[in-house]
Amino acid sequence: MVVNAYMVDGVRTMGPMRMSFDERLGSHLKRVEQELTTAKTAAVKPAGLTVPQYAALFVLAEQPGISAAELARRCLVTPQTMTTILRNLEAAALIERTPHPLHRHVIETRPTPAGRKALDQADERAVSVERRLAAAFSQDELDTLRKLLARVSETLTSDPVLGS
Amino acid sequence: MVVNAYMVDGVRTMGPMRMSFDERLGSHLKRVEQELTTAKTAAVKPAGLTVPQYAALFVLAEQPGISAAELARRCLVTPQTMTTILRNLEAAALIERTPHPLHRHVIETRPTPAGRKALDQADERAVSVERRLAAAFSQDELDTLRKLLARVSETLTSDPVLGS
DNA sequence: AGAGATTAATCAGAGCTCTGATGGTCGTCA
DNA sequence: TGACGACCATCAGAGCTCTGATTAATCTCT
Repeated sequence: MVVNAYMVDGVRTMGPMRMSFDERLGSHLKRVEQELTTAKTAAVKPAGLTVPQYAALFVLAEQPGISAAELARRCLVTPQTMTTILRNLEAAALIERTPHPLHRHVIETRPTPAGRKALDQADERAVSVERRLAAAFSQDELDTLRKLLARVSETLTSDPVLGS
Repeated sequence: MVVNAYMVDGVRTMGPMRMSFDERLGSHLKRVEQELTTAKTAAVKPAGLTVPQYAALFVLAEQPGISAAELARRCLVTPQTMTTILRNLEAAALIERTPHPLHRHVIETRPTPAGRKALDQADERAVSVERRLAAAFSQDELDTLRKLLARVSETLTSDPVLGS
């Protein structure tokens, strides 16, 4: 237990009784996602990549020449965000961008050899994080967790009041 | 199924067989967390708040006078990030910051009446998101989900290779 | 062929988030 | 008392993320 020498105020004021953070599914999801991001960030960092850059390279390695818009959809980010990510990848010479031979307004993006190398390096460590994580659960538990998460997703995206 | 009129390249190149995104727990967690963030962002927006601002105000309402450092810990962000959030809240006159009477290097932060009002407004809608979400599950399922998420968290933070 | 819808790319701007670095304040202990 | 360590606050810089808006190319349908 940390005793904070500068603790300044423990007084509670009367007010509306709110739902505590701990009751909220969102808190737990946020914490877990953040911890996972931290672990993955550390995993891909030796390869000189960020997590979003790793995700983009991953998709690019399987589908070289894909458009930035399509890449954004696969990586679950907006096209504007993908533009930012690609700008940094291109500056690091990990991808190449060339106009599409037929559709002039489409730009094809491909990983460079250096990009593939960085991806391989990052992927090995990222997968090891996933494997260690999965090893903490039985197959049944993993299935259950996936199903429950899928239900959360459905609830959020189908409810007209909540999601899209 | 969306047919992309601009689909540019479906050719797959041979390469290392990687773990697919769908197999990765991280993908599911990321997607769900992102959807939840989207829903919460929409929920607190009418109150003129962002999700991090809402979280900060929430803690501040329960513990007015808390230091920025302590606030950062409760909100699971770094002190630097909290500085950014507080700067925006102060600019919007939703919080007040005054030097601590005893410890000159500590600054006490408190919500203004406008801040409390915005919080109340945001909280109502944020809680409704949580309630609708929870309503999609039985009590048993919620417990299971929480336990599984807790195990993910433990695995990530206790494993010396992964977390801290 | 032309109008309108759709898609791609990207700029602008705001906000959150991190790491790294700095300077100041306070408590502890030799 | 003075050195040291812990902690607070915050600047600097990089990167990701979103919404909103613009420009251009392509497709579809009349």
